[in-house]
Amino acid sequence: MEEKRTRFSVKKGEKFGDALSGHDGVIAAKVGQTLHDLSDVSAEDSNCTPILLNSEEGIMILRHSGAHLLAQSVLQLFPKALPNAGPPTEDGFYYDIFMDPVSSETLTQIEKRMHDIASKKIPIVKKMLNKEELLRKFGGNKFKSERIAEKIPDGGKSTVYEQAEFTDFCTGPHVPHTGYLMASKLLSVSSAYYKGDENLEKMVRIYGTVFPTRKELDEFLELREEAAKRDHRKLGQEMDLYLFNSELAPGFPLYTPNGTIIRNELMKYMRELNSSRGWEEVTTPHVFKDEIWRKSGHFAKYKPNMFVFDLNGDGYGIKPMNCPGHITIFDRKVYSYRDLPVRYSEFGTVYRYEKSGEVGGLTRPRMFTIDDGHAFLRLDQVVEEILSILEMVKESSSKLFEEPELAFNLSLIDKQNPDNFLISYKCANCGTVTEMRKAAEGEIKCPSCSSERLSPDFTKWDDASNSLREALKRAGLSYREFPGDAAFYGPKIDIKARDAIRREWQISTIQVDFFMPANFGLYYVSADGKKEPIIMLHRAVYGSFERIMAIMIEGSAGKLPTWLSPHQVIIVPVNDSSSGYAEKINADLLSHGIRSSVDNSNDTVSKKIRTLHSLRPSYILVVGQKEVDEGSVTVRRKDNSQEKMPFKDFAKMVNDEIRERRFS
RNA sequence: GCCGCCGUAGCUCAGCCUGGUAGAGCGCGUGCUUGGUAAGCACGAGGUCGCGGGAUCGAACCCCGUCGGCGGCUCCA
Repeated sequence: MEEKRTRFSVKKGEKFGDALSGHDGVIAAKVGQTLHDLSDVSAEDSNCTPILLNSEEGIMILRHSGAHLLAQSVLQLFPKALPNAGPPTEDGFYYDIFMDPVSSETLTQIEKRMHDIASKKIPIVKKMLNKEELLRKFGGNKFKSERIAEKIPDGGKSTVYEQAEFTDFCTGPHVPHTGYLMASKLLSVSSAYYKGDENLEKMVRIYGTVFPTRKELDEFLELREEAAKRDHRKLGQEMDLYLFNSELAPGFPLYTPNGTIIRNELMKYMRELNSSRGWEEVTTPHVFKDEIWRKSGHFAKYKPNMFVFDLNGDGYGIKPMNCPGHITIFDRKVYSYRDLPVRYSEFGTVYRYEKSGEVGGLTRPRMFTIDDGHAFLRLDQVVEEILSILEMVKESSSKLFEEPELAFNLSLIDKQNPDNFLISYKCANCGTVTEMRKAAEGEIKCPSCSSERLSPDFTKWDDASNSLREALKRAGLSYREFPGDAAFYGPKIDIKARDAIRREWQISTIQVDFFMPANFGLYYVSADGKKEPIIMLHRAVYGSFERIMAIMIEGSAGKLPTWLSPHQVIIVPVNDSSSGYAEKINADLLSHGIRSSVDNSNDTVSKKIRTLHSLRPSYILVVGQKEVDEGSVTVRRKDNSQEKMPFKDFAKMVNDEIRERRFS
């Protein structure tokens, strides 16, 4: 996928395709940052870069054309269908179409039609239409019409792309003809909401992909199958780590002894990290009375996701978050500015009633344990604390992931659409400052004079966002900003990791919160004896034990670092005459705290190795007469490489590896 | 909650279209085998086919409902 660096000159009035003729695999041209179809005529003399079919941008163009091909095929088979939009994605494309539900048989039919159209090598032609023409052309399709009305200014114009009878409103570019789309495949069908709004129309979303060649498509499909084998649900069963009982506890994981070993090792490590950075451990109840959830704002926003119950006339809620508990502990006494920061951590198990279609495996269970923490701070301590937490994230991920692939996102308020966020408003009439969330309040008025002349004050949001931004920069991390993704009470840093099939999951999070401390009236006493507001930081380093385990298991294909492995050593005696020696070295390893066992089953050596493989032990030691005589062991590693060494060397090696939490 | 696919032994799956009351491999048990690096041999046990209802002489199979799982959408740590 190497981009051709060479640039070519193109004359005014010349087609890019002509300027680049004779170069294989070119499907578009780029001038500056603008992509052009090969059929485009250059507006001036300039230099252009060829976009190769095999480049990242080339593939996106190919896939965008694939989406058009899909829509064309659907329309040929279902003339009443109304296509909405069909973008390329990371590994394919989809198209949202308003139509009757599509079965898997129909999907095959559509795919066949796509191949038919592709094999006809129909030219894809670009045309320029003004807004009136566009609206006339797509008048029968309310979704397209709405898009045109929104995107094109009055008197403006835009391009459409035609392939035979099919036309789509699109800025392109596209491949020159449908023959480029032979290696296409439809992958799945689902429903999606128009504009992502569950109150609007349901669209049929068809997913597919297309590659430059059949070979690449086959490789992609094979890779997907390989990834499915790394699914943590499958590996969790093979390795006997956890289970789900869908009848008795849907969405609730149950951990076996092996799975519990991993959790406990993760906890042990996090306790070390926590205490080295001043986090004290606390323990809070799983159940609180309704009053705390009203005060914290959870009932207002979160009640449908909570397990609640009544007992003897009192209402209770099982905790979906740990913050109210930590606040209750913090609030037990009065703090001087000298006492801060106060940092409370807890492996807090929370319960959230997720909707049926959202639950899945360890990545989205209804019960999970957060390595939670809440820091209670002065304003001037915020940046340092965020930095300290970012360092914890970096340190822990270096121990958990051999090749960390983490994305740091700065989730901010969207000042254009601030209704969903809690913000300060100042009354232009009487000067009162109040905090409100427009989406929850409806009409907003000044609480003291009822004036509607309220102007938003983003100072707190800006300060908090700048603190996060500064900490990210000082930590030397590259990150992306996402306006509108903030929590309703404040901006946050979200750290994401990918699972086996490259879905992103949020793991760590650092959130600045100035509203919840205010709800609970938290304050400290400053040097001049005044009450000052507490700033709170919510943080999770692993995120949840469930998700981090799923990500680690999928990322390593079950080959966990030795310190986390439930089976650090399994000893395989070749026959009964070496089993005494096997027991002896086993006892030695156990006495050093190494998780070791002897496979005494009545099987051949090769059978044992095959069977043990599914448990993903860190080391298998084969011992027979030779090893007994020498006091050695034959070490078989996770990568199946083998080496014979003196037992005491092996014991030291494993011991060091575990103690230093190394990968090998 | 919405759309598609799926639910048969501890696990992986066949049987369902074309109804006649269950089958394989692994695993498990017993015995033989003492085996040197990804399946040694034999025998055996194990299933109210997710659950409820309907049509049928008869349902794992057809129809309806329901619960659950998977992939997406929405939501979300």
